[in-house]
Amino acid sequence: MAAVKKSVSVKDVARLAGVSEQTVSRTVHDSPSVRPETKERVRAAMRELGYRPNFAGRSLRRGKFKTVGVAMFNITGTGNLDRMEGFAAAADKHGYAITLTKVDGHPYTLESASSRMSALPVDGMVVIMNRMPADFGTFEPLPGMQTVLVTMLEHPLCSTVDNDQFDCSRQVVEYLLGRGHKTVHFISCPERSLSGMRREEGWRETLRAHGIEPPQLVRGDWTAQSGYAAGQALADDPTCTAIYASNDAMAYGCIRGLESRGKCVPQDVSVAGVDDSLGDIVPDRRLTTVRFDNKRVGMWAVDKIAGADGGASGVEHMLIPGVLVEGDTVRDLR
Amino acid sequence: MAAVKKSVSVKDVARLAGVSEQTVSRTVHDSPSVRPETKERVRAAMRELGYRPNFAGRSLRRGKFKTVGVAMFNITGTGNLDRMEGFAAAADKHGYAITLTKVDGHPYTLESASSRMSALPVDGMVVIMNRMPADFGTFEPLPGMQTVLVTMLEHPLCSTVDNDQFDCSRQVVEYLLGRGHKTVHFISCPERSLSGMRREEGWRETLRAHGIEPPQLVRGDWTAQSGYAAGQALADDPTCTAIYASNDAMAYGCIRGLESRGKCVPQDVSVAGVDDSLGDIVPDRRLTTVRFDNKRVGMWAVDKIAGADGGASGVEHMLIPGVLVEGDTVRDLR
DNA sequence: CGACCAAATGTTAACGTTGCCATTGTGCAA
DNA sequence: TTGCACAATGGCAACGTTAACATTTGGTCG
Repeated sequence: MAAVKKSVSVKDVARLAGVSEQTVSRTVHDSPSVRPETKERVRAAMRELGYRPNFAGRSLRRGKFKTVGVAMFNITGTGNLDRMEGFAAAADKHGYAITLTKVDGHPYTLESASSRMSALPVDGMVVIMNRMPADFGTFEPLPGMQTVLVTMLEHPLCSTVDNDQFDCSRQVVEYLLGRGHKTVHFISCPERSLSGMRREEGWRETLRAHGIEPPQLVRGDWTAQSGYAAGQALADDPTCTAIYASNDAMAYGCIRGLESRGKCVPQDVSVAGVDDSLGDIVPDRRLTTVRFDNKRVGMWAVDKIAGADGGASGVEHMLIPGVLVEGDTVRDLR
Repeated sequence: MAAVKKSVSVKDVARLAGVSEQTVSRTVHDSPSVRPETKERVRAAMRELGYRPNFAGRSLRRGKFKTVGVAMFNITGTGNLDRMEGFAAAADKHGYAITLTKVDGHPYTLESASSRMSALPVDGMVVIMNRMPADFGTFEPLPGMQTVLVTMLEHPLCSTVDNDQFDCSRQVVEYLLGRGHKTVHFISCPERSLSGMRREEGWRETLRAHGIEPPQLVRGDWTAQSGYAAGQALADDPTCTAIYASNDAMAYGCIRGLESRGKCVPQDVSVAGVDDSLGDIVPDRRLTTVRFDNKRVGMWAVDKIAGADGGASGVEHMLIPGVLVEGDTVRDLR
């Protein structure tokens, strides 16, 4: 056995099988215009030589990579794993692959994500935005590179997709009002969070739409500790029968804070969260919360790019609603 | 302004700048043998035309993709996000990109991951194993495709890397014994989990190494509920002063179970977990646990491939130790 | 029996980049 | 002035694949 050749090409297979390179190519693509016995001979040669099609040659010829790039400023972040599941699932469906890139967030601009991607073998790109990039208003996607942003903000030149943060608050508030509560108190989050602010708007506007003036909110910082403090603070307020916390950690913290002041959940006070991030971690509660469909968000983004497949497709904006999950932390007062 | 050309190549830039294609290429790579003013002229032409180097042409010429493929049977899974952070960080360091692929787990074989990758533009691949593939013993990596498995099992032909599950149990048990506890009770996990079984071995063997016969273990199922039940069961055992749970959800459940039987943690019973997965979710406890360095696991895997960079590198096996994080759930009896 | 058609296969060229070698220009020592 | 070294640039070919067109073969029909 001679030394292993660097790489096996169609030429080698063609020679061994005694056919032309074109016939090998046709066999690879299972073209109907190759006789079955010829195909078999070619396949045998491919097996013997260990032939694998070369991606670079193929892409060069086709001018397509069948790959979607994903640019992230932070890999770690709630929901990113589910989003990736969505990316991968949609890519799979279209025969695409996903190329993942971490973008340095200094400066935090769409331009830096875009230029990072420009030299990679991708047909389109998805950018996961965690906060407001400095050039959001002025950014122009690379020509020929379909760009989808994962954000709730609408962009004039790029399609966008994200969870519907406003609607999730609407669902929670209406659910609580529907259970007979006269108002809904709110534990919010730091003001720099885009999605958190949107949740706050949803809470406020839904209450107003029902003719209720929103009570004073309690500002938290996403942690259970801040929820704990908020729960203690709200425990003595007789008008407070229902609390909506801007994430599950604060909601759970709030429950424990209420309990530390002798209040029972849900007998005395009802509590709901957003996130569905508690999972199996808490043994004694099934929190009423909103489950976001991050997988669908990811799928939508990749579908938009891989589905268009060359044919230009217009700019679209999509908000994916979450689903309210009933637990045992809300009391029905009716 | 004429219609946009499909794609701008060195040829177009060369024509506009009035130089040869080769000089354009040299400018792209910032070769010292091009006069500064020529470079500037070429760069101006590139800017004007919006030139971006074509990845396919480049890879075809070079025979390298500068990309590492990551094959996952399940995208969702504890620690995967941190691992990806590690993949991306190491890839970045070497100027590589990451291509992510979800592999259908039917059948659950390394072969299916390998063949999925074979047509993608990657120089090497990482497979994240969640359980035992059917062909683990017989699998041979593709020739020329360096393959790294993320698993605690050692493979004769592929390098492997994972968290050191045995060592984490050793750390916890010795920490508890060092605090004066006479023995350590254990809440285990379903028997099909490789890593869980290894944790169990670590617990058992470390106790024996200290001349202690391991007490009867309580089998859990990873959920806080099972930990809760285990806590209640162990509450009446007077010999039980320290409990080690195979993950944090069960540890927290166990604490709540003990409390439901009137036991206080850590005054009456000490509890430790593994995972560091509780994070900010629980307001009233800082659990003593082991934090795994999944980012380092990911970095090691990609370093192994991107670092070798063509030069063949031998098969290596790496276990990355976790770090014990002291919380407030363990009492010092000394 | 020749014309014609379809099926099966072959030939050529091009995708964009860059390594290798050739060529031209420039300054300096002999 | 000639010869020579070196800097700067150009020409050519090849990487592996496949679209488009060309050719061959075998068979059918008038």
